[in-house]
Amino acid sequence: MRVSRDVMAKRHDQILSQTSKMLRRRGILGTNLADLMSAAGLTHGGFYKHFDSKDVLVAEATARIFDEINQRFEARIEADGVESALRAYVTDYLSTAHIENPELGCPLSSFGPDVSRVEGPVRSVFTDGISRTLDLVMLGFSGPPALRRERAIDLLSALVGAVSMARAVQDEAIHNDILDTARRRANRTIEDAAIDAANVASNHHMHIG
Amino acid sequence: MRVSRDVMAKRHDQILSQTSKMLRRRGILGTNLADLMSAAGLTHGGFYKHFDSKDVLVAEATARIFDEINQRFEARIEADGVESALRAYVTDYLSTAHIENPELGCPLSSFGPDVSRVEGPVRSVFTDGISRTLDLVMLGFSGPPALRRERAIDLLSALVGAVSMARAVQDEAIHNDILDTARRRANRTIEDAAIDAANVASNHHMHIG
DNA sequence: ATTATCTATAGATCTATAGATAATGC
DNA sequence: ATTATCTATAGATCTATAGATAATGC
Repeated sequence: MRVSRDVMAKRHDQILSQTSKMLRRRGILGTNLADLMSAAGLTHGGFYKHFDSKDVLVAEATARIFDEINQRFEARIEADGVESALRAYVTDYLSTAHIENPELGCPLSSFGPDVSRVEGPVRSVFTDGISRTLDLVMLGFSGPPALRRERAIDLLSALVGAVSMARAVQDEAIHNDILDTARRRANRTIEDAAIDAANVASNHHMHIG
Repeated sequence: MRVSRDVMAKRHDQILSQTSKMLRRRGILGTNLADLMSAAGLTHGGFYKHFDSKDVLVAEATARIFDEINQRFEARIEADGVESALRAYVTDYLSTAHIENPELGCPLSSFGPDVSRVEGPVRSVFTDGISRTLDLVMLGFSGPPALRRERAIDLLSALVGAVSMARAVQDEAIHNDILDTARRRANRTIEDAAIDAANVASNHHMHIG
């Protein structure tokens, strides 16, 4: 029942893809190899020809999650510019679709606490992913790097916290309250930063002129 | 080997206490009955004389966690007033002690995502706990209720997100960057709200006088 | 007589491995 | 000849239960 290298590569990819979804839907401990291989259309016995252990799989899948999210961000920057990309990132982050489909969303709000309980490759891959996401969010702001970084951390913290809370609460009124408030806050943060940038530019122009 | 009702009540309490810590340290799936009963100084066989199931235990322990946190907040309000209590809450939340000892801290940042994956009593108890925490944080702000609620949600989201991220990252520089930024932001939020309140009070006074 | 705890274990589930099978790739 | 997958299973672990034991409480 051996398959060609091509088919095997596709299956390897499929296992990683299913893992990247299951991790965000069920968490690290809730992700089990039997369900995973079944979702990939295989039996669990074949797993170890693809990965050395569950831990290695989780680390690789986590790297893929951050790669995909960051690449999506970069593509939007290319297409519409940094400000527009940041707005789209925030709108998507606080959307109902993101709340209801964690398997396609940000790993910070879906299994960040799981990662804080492990050591090794998973943890360092996650650290690197957060670092690169912060670098991208920074690009959406203008001004000196320290200020841009501060704004990026504040914005991302607010997004992660709001989605974590909104997903945990059952009460629809509180749920909507959290998301609506987070949307207003995020928009205000972005608008204020844009106004600051415009004022700095205009003052700078006066000094020159 | 039967024990007195008094001793049994103390052991029941001890099981709940250990669970409240283990939930925050290891998450729901990471909390197992054998380790739990062992931590409570008992063998695992006796568990079901105390609780009907793991699920019931988790729900009761979660209720206890929120009760303790909210009672601590209320006690500080009694002792030092609402503004001071809110400042202390924020300082504690973003402290190194809280980052390193999740088992004594806020359940939102330690196992909020775990809760979003379950239904039933655990979820509703968690929802109620968040609701009551928001009510307490609101007290720390002045102004119309809608504004106070908005500020409470914004502040709590920022705290939850910052601690989730800080715990997940391994890199010390990023870790400190996140916490320092969150501390500045939280203090600014509280200061700005206080200034707003003072201005409103002073304007109000002028109109009267 | 009742019952809280203990030891032991059932039954399910999880990661990982062993051996057979059949297709690939040299 | 090599090897990716399959079936089967080892060994560990988890929730939950059964039966024995000994102390409580009526």
